[in-house]
Amino acid sequence: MVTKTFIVDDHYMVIEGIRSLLQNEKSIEWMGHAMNASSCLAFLNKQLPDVILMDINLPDISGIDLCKEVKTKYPSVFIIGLSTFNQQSFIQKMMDNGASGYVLKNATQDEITSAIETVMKGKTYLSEEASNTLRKDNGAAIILTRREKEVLELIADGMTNAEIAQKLFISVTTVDTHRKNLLAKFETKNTAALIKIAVSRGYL
Amino acid sequence: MVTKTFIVDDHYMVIEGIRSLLQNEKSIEWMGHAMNASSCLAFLNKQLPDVILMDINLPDISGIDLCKEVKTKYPSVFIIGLSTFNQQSFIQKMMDNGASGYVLKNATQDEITSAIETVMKGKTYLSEEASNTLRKDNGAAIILTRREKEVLELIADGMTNAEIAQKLFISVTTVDTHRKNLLAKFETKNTAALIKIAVSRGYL
DNA sequence: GAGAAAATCATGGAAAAAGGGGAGACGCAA
DNA sequence: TTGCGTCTCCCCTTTTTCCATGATTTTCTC
Repeated sequence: MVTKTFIVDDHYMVIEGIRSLLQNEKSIEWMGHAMNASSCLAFLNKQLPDVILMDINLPDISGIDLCKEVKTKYPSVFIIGLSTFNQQSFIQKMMDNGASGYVLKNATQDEITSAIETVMKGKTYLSEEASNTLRKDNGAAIILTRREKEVLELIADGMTNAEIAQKLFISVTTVDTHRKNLLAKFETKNTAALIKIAVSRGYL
Repeated sequence: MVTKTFIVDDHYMVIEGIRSLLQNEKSIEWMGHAMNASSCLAFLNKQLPDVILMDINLPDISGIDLCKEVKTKYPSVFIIGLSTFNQQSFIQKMMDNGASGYVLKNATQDEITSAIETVMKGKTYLSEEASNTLRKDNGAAIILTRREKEVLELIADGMTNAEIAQKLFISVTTVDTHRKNLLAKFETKNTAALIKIAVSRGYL
């Protein structure tokens, strides 16, 4: 059986690289590529692949959102996330949105073909590095409240508690409380570390 | 005349993509690839290409540093920077360290071949997007000293001035001075904004 | 409608960072 | 040799953050 494969990535070289890698695989049929989310959706309107390799960083919508949309419209398609970044929050989000696998862009030919084979069986494929990352902070996903997110963003913009209080029409002490909760949730002991971790995990 | 070309990139797909793209070019001879800086240097010990396509993000040393090293040891080699990120600071540093060109990873086949041809003539090639970024004077390249980089990283790790001073065997007031200079260079007024901008521009 | 979670506000004190100065020592390059 | 940049150090003041502790109201959820 032949697996029809499609790729969405805004990097020409990556597309070409994968095409070249999969060229010799008789079990894989190359359906083509899209370089952004909208042309991907346009393509899916006409033809339906079995597997989509999907980059996380796209010019129009993020791959994470695209993944959700595609999975909603075409639940039968298997999606494999594709990214340079081995970051817990991205992988997690991608999987939450219905992806069946996650492969890094430094993957070998074997990794890609086995990823495609695995997800075609309905199983989940995570590249070793990706699953290590997921294991590391095993599900310790930090959940922020609406207010905490707002405050976090304003902190990152360089505003002081007093300025944030004014902006949100709340007391300075309240902002201080939110700030303390943020430090506690991220298990950091000061603003510098808080912002760094928040950025690296995709909260900013 | 045939241009001997070598590539350093830790992403297998990118290597494969470029190899595939350049395969049909008769004027270009593919010498091979390295996936990190040290094996690149090991290769150069034995053979010398005309052009090296060099990724900025490498596992061991940054491409920026590798560029400097290669150019010092082998001034005759032309180096073309290669990156996903269209970020002014990176491009600037790469060019400062002796690169002859800069191409983004979403480049087309034509772009790559013409980049190689251009630098072989001793000229500079910047992909359109890259040169646009350079033209924009809004992101005046922030150049950090060795010490400032160290201090910045330790700040981002959540250390206080006192802790940093102890770690670097310098006075707290000195750390404070570096910190003030960092705030001034990044034009930020507190740690939060400093870290956010530093991360987003790739200094962390 | 009860209970949980979130958002709000407060006091008071310790620690750290920010802002403003000034200044000497060193190396490197024009 | 004379700058220039870097690294080093110090003073003082104000601002801001961090920490501990406690409490009330609003909002969501079962």
